[in-house]
Amino acid sequence: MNMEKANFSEWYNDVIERAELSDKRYPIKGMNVWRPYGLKVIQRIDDLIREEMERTGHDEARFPLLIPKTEFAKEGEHIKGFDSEVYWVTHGGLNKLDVPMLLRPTSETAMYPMFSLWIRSHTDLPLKIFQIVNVFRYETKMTKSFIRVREIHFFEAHTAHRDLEDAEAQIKEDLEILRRFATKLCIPYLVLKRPDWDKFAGAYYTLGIETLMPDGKTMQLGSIHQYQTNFSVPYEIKYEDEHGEHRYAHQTTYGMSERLLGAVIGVHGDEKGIVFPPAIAPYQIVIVPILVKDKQEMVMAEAKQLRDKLLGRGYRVHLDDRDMRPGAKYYDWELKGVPLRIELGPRDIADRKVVVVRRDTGKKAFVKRGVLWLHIQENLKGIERSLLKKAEERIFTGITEIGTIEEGKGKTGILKMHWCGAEECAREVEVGLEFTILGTPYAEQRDHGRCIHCRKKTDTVVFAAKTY
RNA sequence: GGGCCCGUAGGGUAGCUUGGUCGAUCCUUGUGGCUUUGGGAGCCAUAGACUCCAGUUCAAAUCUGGGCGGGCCCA
Repeated sequence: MNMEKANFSEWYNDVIERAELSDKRYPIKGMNVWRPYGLKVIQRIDDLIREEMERTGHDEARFPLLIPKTEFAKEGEHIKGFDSEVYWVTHGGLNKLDVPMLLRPTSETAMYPMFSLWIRSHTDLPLKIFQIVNVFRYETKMTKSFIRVREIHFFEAHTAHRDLEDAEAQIKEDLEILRRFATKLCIPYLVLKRPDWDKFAGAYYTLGIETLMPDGKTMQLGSIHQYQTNFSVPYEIKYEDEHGEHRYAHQTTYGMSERLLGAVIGVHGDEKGIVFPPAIAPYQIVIVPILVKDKQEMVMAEAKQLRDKLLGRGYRVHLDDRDMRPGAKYYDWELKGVPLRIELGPRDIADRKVVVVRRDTGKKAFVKRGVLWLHIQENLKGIERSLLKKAEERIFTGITEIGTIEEGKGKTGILKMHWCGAEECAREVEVGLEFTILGTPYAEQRDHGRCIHCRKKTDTVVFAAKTY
């Protein structure tokens, strides 16, 4: 397989199909079938999100798929941002519905009428709810597995707070969740505050979470929004404070999707296929028995014993007992990204050892059974560390600082530049370089310079890239 | 949303220009069997396709139009 930048797209489509993650032959565009192996991975990712939500006091809920048009229409900016990409349900059986319903493109308008009923007192706040469901967006025709789909596997956390300060603290917590979570996925990222013209429909401000794909384009992995009272006013989410005053809640949201999986595949993959970080690999270890004539039963019995011991230690293990040559199995599991492979044959059994092979480096180790547990533990950790380190190096070397638009011409990856904050100057950059302005770093930083276009003095830097 | 390209077994393809030679090529895959297993084994037998609809024509995989699906570029 070819991992060259020019062929990344081909490699990506090919690897997803061959590793049996997803099948895009379902006859509706942008709605792909999750095959069992792919579903295992996304469920692992969901589990990691649930762990983080649990840790930070969010409760899981589930809201209906259908939203009445009347609720959807309450917030003006929101509906403007989405109405060109919603699927409508207009009939119930043969009867035309008086109030059409839509398939949720995101769940603000499903949740907030209920929030309005649930929140009455300041003691009901903060309210921290999340759900992991499918949402539907009639996206641009250029769909791509996990990256641009019309049925989206979506995580969305929605919070309500007594004031802006508490809502801002929530966003800090979201960033901490992101840091822990991305470390397990071994995905480096940038958090950028979107320019005003590019924020989420209805948001006060939007933070985009960006990573860099091997073809030099950035991909948005998720977003965090500060709504202030933009939704609580139309949806009447009010509470009574300690003094008997009625106040509107301040709200935030945090959303991510199966793009996380797309990023893992793209960022870590190599010419052999996928490389899964141990935290999300459906199987962390695969055992390939070497079945030589006359010793098959003995080897299988040993292999099963080893599998059970590993399962007992909490690893996700698969014993590959298919009737194939070992070499064919090696290729298959390398394609599917299993972090560690254990080979077990008659010679190993005689020597009380096994062969352990790392997916990321391909390095083979002959490991005595006595130290096997330690070896596995250390190597799974080692894979996680080295995947993250390699990916970080690539994203940082992918950032180029430029002083003039001219300087950016022909560059790939992420461009960093000073910017005065005027939309006009940003547009000049977008048109001149055919890049998209991603936004300014969320973390405050003072960095004196001059605007790339109008040359005005400024402390603000902005990032731009070609995007997914 | 605008533009360009594409659609032949599960996957990849030949054939399409110039309609008839197609009862459709090759590789891979599936199934049954024999044999083998420390990096994609081999042999025998067998299965499987012209995206859909309409049109042109004596005749359509091949030409025309549309639908559906796919890929890429631009917004």
